[in-house]
Amino acid sequence: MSQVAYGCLMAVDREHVLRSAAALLTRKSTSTMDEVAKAAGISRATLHRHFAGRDVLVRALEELGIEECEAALSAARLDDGTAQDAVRRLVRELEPAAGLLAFLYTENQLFEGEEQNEGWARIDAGIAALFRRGQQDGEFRIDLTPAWLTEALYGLMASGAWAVSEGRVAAKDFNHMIVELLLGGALRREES
Amino acid sequence: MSQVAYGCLMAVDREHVLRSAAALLTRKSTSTMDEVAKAAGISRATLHRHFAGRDVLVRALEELGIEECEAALSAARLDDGTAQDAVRRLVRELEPAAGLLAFLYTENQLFEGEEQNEGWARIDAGIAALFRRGQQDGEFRIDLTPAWLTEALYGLMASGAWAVSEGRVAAKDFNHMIVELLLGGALRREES
DNA sequence: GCCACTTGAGACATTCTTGTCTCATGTGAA
DNA sequence: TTCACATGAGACAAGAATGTCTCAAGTGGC
Repeated sequence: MSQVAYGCLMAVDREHVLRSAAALLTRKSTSTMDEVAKAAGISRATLHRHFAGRDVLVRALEELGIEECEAALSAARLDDGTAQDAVRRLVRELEPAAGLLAFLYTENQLFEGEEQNEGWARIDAGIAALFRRGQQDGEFRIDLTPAWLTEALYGLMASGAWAVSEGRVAAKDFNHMIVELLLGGALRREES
Repeated sequence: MSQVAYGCLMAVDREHVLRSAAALLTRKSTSTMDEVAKAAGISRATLHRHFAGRDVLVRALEELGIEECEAALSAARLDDGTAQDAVRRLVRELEPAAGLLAFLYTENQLFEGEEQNEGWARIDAGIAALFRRGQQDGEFRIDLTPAWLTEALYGLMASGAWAVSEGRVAAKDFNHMIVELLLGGALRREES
């Protein structure tokens, strides 16, 4: 019908399916496999052939999120220049993955019993290390712990993604809103 | 068995049930009615007698959240003193409801099709008005929109609630972490 | 003690989602 | 053309959660 030719044999584009799933689940985290399939433009049977079950799909999304985060961390070169500039680069690199991150951030609550993917631990550590470096260099205040700043970064990215998807914030302001709030806060800099 | 006498006829304490449900659903938003009932120490049948269905329960939690938010807004006297101090009072008053807010904040994604409760619109407007006042008084920077600051406040409260519940942040630091990040950001004030 | 009322426990049908399967269709390569 | 392969559509059973019901038990007011 409205199929698009991908490669040979018209094989399903795994990347495309994951993107669609991420976009849908970000909006409605309880979407069924059928809804996910429709969103990707494939049948439920085919979706099942590529992702044996809902948990497999979510795990795949988690892997994708981890990959994108690690790629963003690398691209942002967190060890270079001032910590402030590194944070700005990090948010910019992380923006394309914001929707996926928002989904995974809340979904992680469900993995309570099980051990969480070690990838997150590495990413958390990398970001926290950046904030710690900023504190040691005297750039960042020391009364906000690196762990909290890391958590806040996730939370603000999720809030930003939702706010954009619901039209409360313009997509082009995403970066500025998050970075400026995270770094500078709401108060005017000129204040004593 | 381990029942506690409340009023006459040992009627179920609606408030207690809602509190338990909020606490459980904050941790695991997909908990079943059976789990909610067990968490409240009552049977599924009794839970059903008081809340006809899962949606009714969620709506009741939403009402509770709205009530607590409106009470917090009143208690914080958002029109008094500096906007900065008002924000501090607001977060302090909002803290007890943080867990419930975190749950509703993500759950609201599910109400996509339906119209959202007008209570939230009033609360959003009240908080946004506070940020707007702060901007007009020259306290707050004007490049961060009131709508975004409101959204960020919700997001940080949710992140804070989760971080505390998972032990990444000490409960006693909840207020400080949120208020200081929201108002002052991560950068040291002494920066140019 | 008696009665009205509420609860807990369990049975039950219903609905929704999932996971599996089969079969017809259509594509691209040989 | 012919073959191998992937897809779409649909049927099907299994499981989970829900909503409803009945019945026995316990409490408090009378």
